Amino acid sequence: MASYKDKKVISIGIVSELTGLSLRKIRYYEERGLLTPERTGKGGSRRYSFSDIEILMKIAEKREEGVQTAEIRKDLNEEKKPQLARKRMIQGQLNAHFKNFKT
Amino acid sequence: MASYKDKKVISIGIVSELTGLSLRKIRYYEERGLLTPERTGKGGSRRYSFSDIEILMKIAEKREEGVQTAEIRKDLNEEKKPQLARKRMIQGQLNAHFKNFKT
DNA sequence: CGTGTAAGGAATTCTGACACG
DNA sequence: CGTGTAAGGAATTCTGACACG
Repeated sequence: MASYKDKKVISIGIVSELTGLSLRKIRYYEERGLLTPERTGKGGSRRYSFSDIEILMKIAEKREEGVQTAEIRKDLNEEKKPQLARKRMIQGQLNAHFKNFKT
Repeated sequence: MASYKDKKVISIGIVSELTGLSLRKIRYYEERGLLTPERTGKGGSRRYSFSDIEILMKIAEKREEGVQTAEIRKDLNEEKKPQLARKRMIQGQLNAHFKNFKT
């Protein structure tokens, strides 16, 4: 787990391009606790993962519907649990089927 | 195909941290045609993918063995064909097993 | 509450070149 | 051939604040 999708390596400018959100919005959603990018050593600039980008796109949808950030934060947290359970199940099936399968 | 692994979104500074290679080396290997990052609109700064990072790590190994860049370029090209064939095979098997499997 | 913007500073990246070898 | 470095400039990102609402 924690493969490319979760590596924090993307700068805020690229995230803005990919999501269509302004820098201001992206930083604000972080301030409200909806996502947690990492920071680089020197300049302390933010680094995001592809997962963060997916989260931002969900946030954008919700915001368009008028949902407030506090509400969105709750939704986001509730999504985590079932997702984890499902992932474990799928991984189990894959392991069973491909026990000796090397790439 | 062309998922997160191949998206060109990582700046050269991060690539340097991840691979341990100097900026100079990373740019030089590009100049020699070993990899092809994309460029951003305004500043024209380089953007790399995780695949590019893997390529750079292979290059680093080869260079330590004293292999020249021209030689490495050839090796890299020969790797592409069998890789593609193998990927298609694996994908075929997965499709057969998980035909109706939705996540 | 959510978002825009101007402000000043710091860190990043770019290119072409000179150096050594 | 492969890599380091100093040089000057351009683009990026950061924070705190004021604005509107």
